Amino acid sequence: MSVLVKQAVAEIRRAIMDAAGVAVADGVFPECPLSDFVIEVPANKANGDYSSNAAMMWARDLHKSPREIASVITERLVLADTFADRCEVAGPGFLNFYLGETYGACIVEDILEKGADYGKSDYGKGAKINVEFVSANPTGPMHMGNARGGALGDCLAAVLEYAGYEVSSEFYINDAGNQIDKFGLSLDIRYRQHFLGEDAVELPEDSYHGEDIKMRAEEFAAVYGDSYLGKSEDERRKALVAFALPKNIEDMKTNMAKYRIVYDTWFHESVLHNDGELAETVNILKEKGLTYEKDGALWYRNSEVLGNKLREKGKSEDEIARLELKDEVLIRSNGNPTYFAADIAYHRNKFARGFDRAIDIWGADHHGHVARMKGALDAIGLDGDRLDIVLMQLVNLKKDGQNVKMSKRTGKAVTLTDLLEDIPIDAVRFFFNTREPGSPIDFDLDLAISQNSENPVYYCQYAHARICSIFSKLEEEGKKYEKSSLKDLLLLKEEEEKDLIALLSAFTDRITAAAKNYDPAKITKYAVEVATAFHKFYNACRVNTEDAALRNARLSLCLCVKTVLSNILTMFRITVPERM
RNA sequence: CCGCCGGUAGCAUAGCCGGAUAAUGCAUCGGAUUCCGAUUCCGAAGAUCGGGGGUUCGAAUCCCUUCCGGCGGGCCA
Repeated sequence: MSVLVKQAVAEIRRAIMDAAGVAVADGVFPECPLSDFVIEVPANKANGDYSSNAAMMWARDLHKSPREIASVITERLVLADTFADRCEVAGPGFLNFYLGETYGACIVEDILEKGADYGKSDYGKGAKINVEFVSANPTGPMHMGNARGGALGDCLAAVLEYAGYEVSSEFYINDAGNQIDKFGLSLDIRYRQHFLGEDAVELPEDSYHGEDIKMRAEEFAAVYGDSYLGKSEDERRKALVAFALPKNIEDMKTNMAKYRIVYDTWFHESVLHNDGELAETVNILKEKGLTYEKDGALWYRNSEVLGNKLREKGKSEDEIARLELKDEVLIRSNGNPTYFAADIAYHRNKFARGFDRAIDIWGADHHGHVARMKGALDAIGLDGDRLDIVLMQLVNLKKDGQNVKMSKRTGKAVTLTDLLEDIPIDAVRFFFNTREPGSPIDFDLDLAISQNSENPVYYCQYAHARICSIFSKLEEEGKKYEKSSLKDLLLLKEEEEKDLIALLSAFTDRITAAAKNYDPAKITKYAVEVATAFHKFYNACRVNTEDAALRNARLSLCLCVKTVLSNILTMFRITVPERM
């Protein structure tokens, strides 16, 4: 909360508690512990600026009806020296507080004073938090799901930073393991097909079929010719991977940069394999007796770990049995570690780097991996609850109102590269953050490409541009803006002005709510609300008046709106236009 | 079969750690605008919150049950 809002709420809370104390002293209330209550902005502004459910929460504690408690409180309420003017009992027993006129003026002053810092808070207390997102396989092009993950992850990181966390963003590059072998195999087949003809070498079902693989193989052929045809399969595949993988990774970095995502860390999975961390991690599990060998593979006792965890939570044996928990392979019988083993080592590495928390953004299709990942962290002696997984629903691509099916096998998909070329990045970044992560998104290509768009990002940008024009127009007329005194700001008392100020005062709160829920969509919604409230205000209240005091007061309010919109757009790395 | 996520107006969504008249955008219909820039604003209509039970002073929200949709249950990632 902004300092002022925090103060206003704290004052009200103290006044309520003091009144309850007096009631006890008067012998009206019995002496007993009282339940916690909330003070919040009511949905309907007719119910005051702030509302408390204290009387209802206390009904059971005091064995009295909520309305009776509420009236006892209001009779003893002392509101002098608070921002609140009066308090009314309403409905089933709400205590509704109405703030005095100076409050709004103070908010405006506060916003103008904080400027680009308005909205920031120390909610996160500087805790170090790692946000990992996209982490696409470097074996092929990125797709729409990665686009959503990118917009979500980058904006979530920004929100957390605004809320006072020390944030580090990260991309995990799966440049080792099974899929790299498959990558080498696929490249190899395309390479040989290039010289021997498509019919000469069969492309297995279980390989990457995409055009991108063909393209890389041909690039390789252009450089090395057929010189690798005679070499061993192993040597040829290694050379192909060594050639193609860095190019793919470079492409991902280019695309992310184009998408305005700049990672703090690009973490290579291969590091874990090469420096022994993976083996170390597996050894920890071994030493704890949580592994066994079967069929030549090394298994992790996942069912035991998760089963025990559930028992602690009081689940019955029946319930646990029904889950059919399974153990997991760490080291395959061919000696290669699984993705899961690498992932445990990776998260161990993250926490060893000093992060208090780690957030992973995963596609919802990975949800089955969540419990065992957290359990494994517990098992190696870290607290799995320090890892939060944000599951993101996938993107349904639409064209002409029809679903466009994406297939990894045939390699036919709309890639992130296509998307970034066709659609304004402002729109994409905003759009993918208009729904909460758990809600699926239909992405209509035609609509998005047609740019005239109903995309609300334009609505917010327009409001900002409009404010800029107001200032320049008035300046042309010789009515240059001058900072208002607190007294002049009291002139802002129209309904639309008060609504707008109240909304602007909620900014910091909205940021912390978005941070708490890991949901940047709360902020895009808020931005639209602010733009709407501004347009209403501008429609109802004339800014260009001859009354300089009123004019400057209204311009001050415009400046506040501009500040908030600009802060949001900047935070989300969306263009902040002065004209459109 | 088991599990995870979702089901709210014609469409798309918010509200979900219990609270006041269920909110917003699009679409539909009607209206407004002597300040910047009509990419604006106002109003109307539109919802048995998937169905059924339960807990409670109070349920879209919590519990149980059931139906529908998406996803997962690999020595894939």
